[in-house]
Amino acid sequence: MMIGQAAAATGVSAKMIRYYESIGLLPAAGRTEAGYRVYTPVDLHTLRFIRRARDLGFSVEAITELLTLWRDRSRQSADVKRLAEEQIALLQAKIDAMQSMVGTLAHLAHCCHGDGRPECPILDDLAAGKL
Amino acid sequence: MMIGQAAAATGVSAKMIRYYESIGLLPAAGRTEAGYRVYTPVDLHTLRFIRRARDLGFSVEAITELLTLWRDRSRQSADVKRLAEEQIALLQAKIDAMQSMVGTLAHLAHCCHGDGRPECPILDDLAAGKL
DNA sequence: CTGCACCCTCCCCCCATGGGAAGGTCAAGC
DNA sequence: GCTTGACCTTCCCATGGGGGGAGGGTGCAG
Repeated sequence: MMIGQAAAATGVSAKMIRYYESIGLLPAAGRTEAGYRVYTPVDLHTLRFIRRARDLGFSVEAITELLTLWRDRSRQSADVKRLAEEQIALLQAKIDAMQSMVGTLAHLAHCCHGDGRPECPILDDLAAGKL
Repeated sequence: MMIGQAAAATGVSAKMIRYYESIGLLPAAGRTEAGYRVYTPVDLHTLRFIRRARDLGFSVEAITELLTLWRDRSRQSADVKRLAEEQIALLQAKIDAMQSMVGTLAHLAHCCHGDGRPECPILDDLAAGKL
């Protein structure tokens, strides 16, 4: 299976497949005599694993650890759970920060008439230079 | 006022002040004979405006528009409000996506024993290759 | 044998930011 | 007057997780 089919079958673009290989996330794929990358069903399984982990927001670094654990039959599920909980904490921190921005913006937008006049509490807030 | 004092006074790093100038977000600062950038109180006010807008997650592109409106005394507050609401929508979309990830991860982590055994529903889910 | 679809590598772009090298400038202290 | 150290300058490189495209090779169908 060539890289194009592998990409279509896993939802990971050919560009990203090559990138993941270049950074060592994926083992180097086999090659035809002409130098084309060839993918086995095992490779596709790994790609789908990566794709799913990316969809859950895991960084490439975290996925490296997840893959290692996945391949390690004597792994401890506590290690996997720890990674998942770290990821939850990471996401939650970003969510909280953004939620706080949304709260401020919603308040300011609520206070703004939003008509043809130039007076605008949103700009007033930005110009207030709060730190 | 030199760039270092301007940075300390506004919370925008000297690096970023130069960057904002290079991309046209800030008008080019005055220079001493030796080529050092010099900042006026008006420049500091603009920098604090940018800083506050960045803290609310606005992109540099959006800040360019906000600055233009700020300087335009005949602006319509509706334009500012629209920018704020677009920013809210942008943030909310990201929050929703991450909240969905957190939900999935929390469920998986809840199902995982997190002990010394290798069985792990988190890895099982990742390996399932759902699209 | 020609055309087309695919593959290869290599380089540049995004965004907003930090790090650091190599060199110029200025004021204080001796 | 000379050194020291803190500042400033420009320039290049790195991040993460990709996308776009150039220039060239490969393989198959008509």
